[in-house]
Amino acid sequence: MPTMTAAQKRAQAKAEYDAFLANCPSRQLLDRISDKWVALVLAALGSDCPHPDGAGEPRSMRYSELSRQLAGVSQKMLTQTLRSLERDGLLTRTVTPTVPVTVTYELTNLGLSLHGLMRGLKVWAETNMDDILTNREKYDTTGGAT
Amino acid sequence: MPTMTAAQKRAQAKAEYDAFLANCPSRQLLDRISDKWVALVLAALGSDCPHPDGAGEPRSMRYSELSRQLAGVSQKMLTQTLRSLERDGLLTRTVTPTVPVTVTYELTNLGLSLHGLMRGLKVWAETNMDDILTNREKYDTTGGAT
DNA sequence: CAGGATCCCGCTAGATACTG
DNA sequence: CAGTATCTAGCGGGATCCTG
Repeated sequence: MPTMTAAQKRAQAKAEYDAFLANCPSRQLLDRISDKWVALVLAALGSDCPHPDGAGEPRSMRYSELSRQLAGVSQKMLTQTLRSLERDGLLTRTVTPTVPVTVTYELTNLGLSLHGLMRGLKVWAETNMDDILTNREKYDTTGGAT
Repeated sequence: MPTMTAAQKRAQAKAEYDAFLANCPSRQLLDRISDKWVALVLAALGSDCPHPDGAGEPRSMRYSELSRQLAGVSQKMLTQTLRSLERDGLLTRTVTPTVPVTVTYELTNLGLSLHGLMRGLKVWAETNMDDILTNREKYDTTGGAT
């Protein structure tokens, strides 16, 4: 049926392009860090002083600590995020079989380096984001009417 | 009714946290660049040699050129992406009233600097992404079964 | 050629309830 | 305490049709 050949061609071209995108390392990285909670978990585990009592190893946090610090997160998303990060070797999950089971999370070197990268993003953002917001306002004011 | 006070408290806490997130510049930046097509438009406009014939100013591209180079994009998403980038002052939109109207897009300095940042991401990704993929496979193999 | 308007679908985040 | 399982609503995104 030559009727839909054109559509098929386009579908294939798109599929190939998608495959290209899927193979692009920067896209994979973006897909990873762009996740709302990934960024926050990284920040929580990589940042200093999540809790005031532990001065020695503050970057090791328990599940409930994380869920408290990240406030609005559902335990579904938190678990999901932690699992994917563990899967990628960005953090380690340690289960201690105490009476109520204890689970702690900690960044690996890879995770730490990613956290470092995120801070680079933060620097750029803090430097240029106000320019962007200004541009945005200007754009809305100028061309927004009617 | 004190019955739902707890729920209200949590809702408010979440709202505050969301507000905090919305104000965080790095989150805004992430929300911006994490967009699939934003990254690609930036790459297309910032990269060299999108088309082989124009050696002089390759970073100025027409709508149809972009839509061709980005393959799988729908014109809705392309337009939407371009508009938002223009709004943020990351690129300029130039309309030339020829017989069939001609529109060209070009990165601003801000857009170029963002593109530079993206290349930094790319470097990290290319350096570490294979480690991540290896970890991922290992994880799936080890803990995936039963 | 460049883009606006519209319909529609899939995915995913979130809430809820249950378990070891 | 630290999850898992299920259901649902919301919305991002694609396909299609139409205009200047």
